[in-house]
Amino acid sequence: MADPRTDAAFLTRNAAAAQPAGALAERMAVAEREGRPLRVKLGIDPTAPDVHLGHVVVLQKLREFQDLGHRVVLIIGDYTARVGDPSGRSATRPVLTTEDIDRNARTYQDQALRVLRDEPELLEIRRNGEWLDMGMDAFLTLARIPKVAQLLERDDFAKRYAGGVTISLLEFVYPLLQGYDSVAIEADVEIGGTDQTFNLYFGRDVQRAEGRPEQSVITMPLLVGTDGEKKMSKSLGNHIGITEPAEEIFGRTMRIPDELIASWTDLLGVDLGGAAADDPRARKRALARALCDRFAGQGEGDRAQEAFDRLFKDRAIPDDVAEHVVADSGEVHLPAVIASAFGVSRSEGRRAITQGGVRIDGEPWPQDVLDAEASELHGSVLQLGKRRFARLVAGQTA
RNA sequence: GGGGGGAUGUCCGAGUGGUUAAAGGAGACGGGCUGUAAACCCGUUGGCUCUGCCUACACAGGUUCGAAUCCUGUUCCCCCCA
Repeated sequence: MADPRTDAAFLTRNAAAAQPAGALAERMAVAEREGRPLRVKLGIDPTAPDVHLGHVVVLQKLREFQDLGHRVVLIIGDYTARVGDPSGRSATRPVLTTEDIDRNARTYQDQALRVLRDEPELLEIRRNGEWLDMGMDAFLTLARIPKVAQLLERDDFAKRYAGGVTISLLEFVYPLLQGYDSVAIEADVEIGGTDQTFNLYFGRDVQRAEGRPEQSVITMPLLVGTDGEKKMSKSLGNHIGITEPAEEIFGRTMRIPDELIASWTDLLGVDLGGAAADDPRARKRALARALCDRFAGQGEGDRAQEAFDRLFKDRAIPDDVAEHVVADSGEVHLPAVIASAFGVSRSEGRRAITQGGVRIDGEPWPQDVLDAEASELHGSVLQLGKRRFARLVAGQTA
């Protein structure tokens, strides 16, 4: 094994923070002395099963640890999910059933394994219900550890408290439970996004209180989403899922602001080298190709790029358009067709027509015509805006 | 336990009896320009069988010719005191 300091420097090169200073190299040295790999922890929430590029940042970091022979311990927060997190103003999150959790956990594992290596000595998957399903005595002992003042200093709590936004006691308990996970699995290192900073450090407090060695904490910058502003998250709709089709990954990547290219390549572990350093468009295309190859399959990048160019350079209609059934005869109401084909309201469809945003076979549809003869539409491609297409076929509509 | 304040469209946020589907902003969407980038310009943004109709300002009921606006009850949230 290489010099711990060299490895540590490599692993923390693109991290937001790796603290305390020298802790990672120290944990590595200890592990090596004990003749074992590092135990690198990542806790995941089994509420949102689909993995997107934002998750990949952290998974990629774990993968780098695996590549150096270390062991990743993935903790599925089945217990905490069952409790139900009431954070935020919206109604209490529905409590997940065991079946939901199992299904989500399985989906997550399947997807995470597109980044992680699935080898028994490099990957261990645990559920925190194994140890969190404890007695009241044990819990109360744990509950001595966090101090209210300390919790309130935490940035998001402080802001919410000052802003008059509810904080439930359960949210205060969360860091404690997460910290106890570190004790239970004997974590040497814990990885998370910068939004997890407090919880990760708090894990050290719990470990110390339990008389265990304290973990090294590595926080990764949050990947900015396709909107170019906020962190990537499914609820903000600015995410790219790693199971999406290549066309989608390519297209959505092309929509990111140029300023994001550097951080995306850095955090997602995409090596573009110095190619076209001064041509943002070419670099973005290279990034998009790389992401397609990686998540949709080797060769998908080139294929998606060709499809993309046909669509936007040549303004051609894509060749793999989904079919949509319309009545086989009589008059059809176009807004209704648009609504059912693209999942928008009829009013939206009507507005799109009025504004000249609807095309049939590439030809603009007249803005003042709302109905059409069904037979004239059969076999045609209906287009809404620039990038939504449906091939209309005759058939029985429900 | 007591007192006070609040709940408006996707979000923020005006509006305290009548031209209010509800100002303004953000976001989103459509069009133009373009590199499905940025910037900029124009338009739209509850639903529908659309010169009109229906549903909407936490929930339920009431007052009134007429309510998001007034009254009563309920739920949830915030603040202060204990």
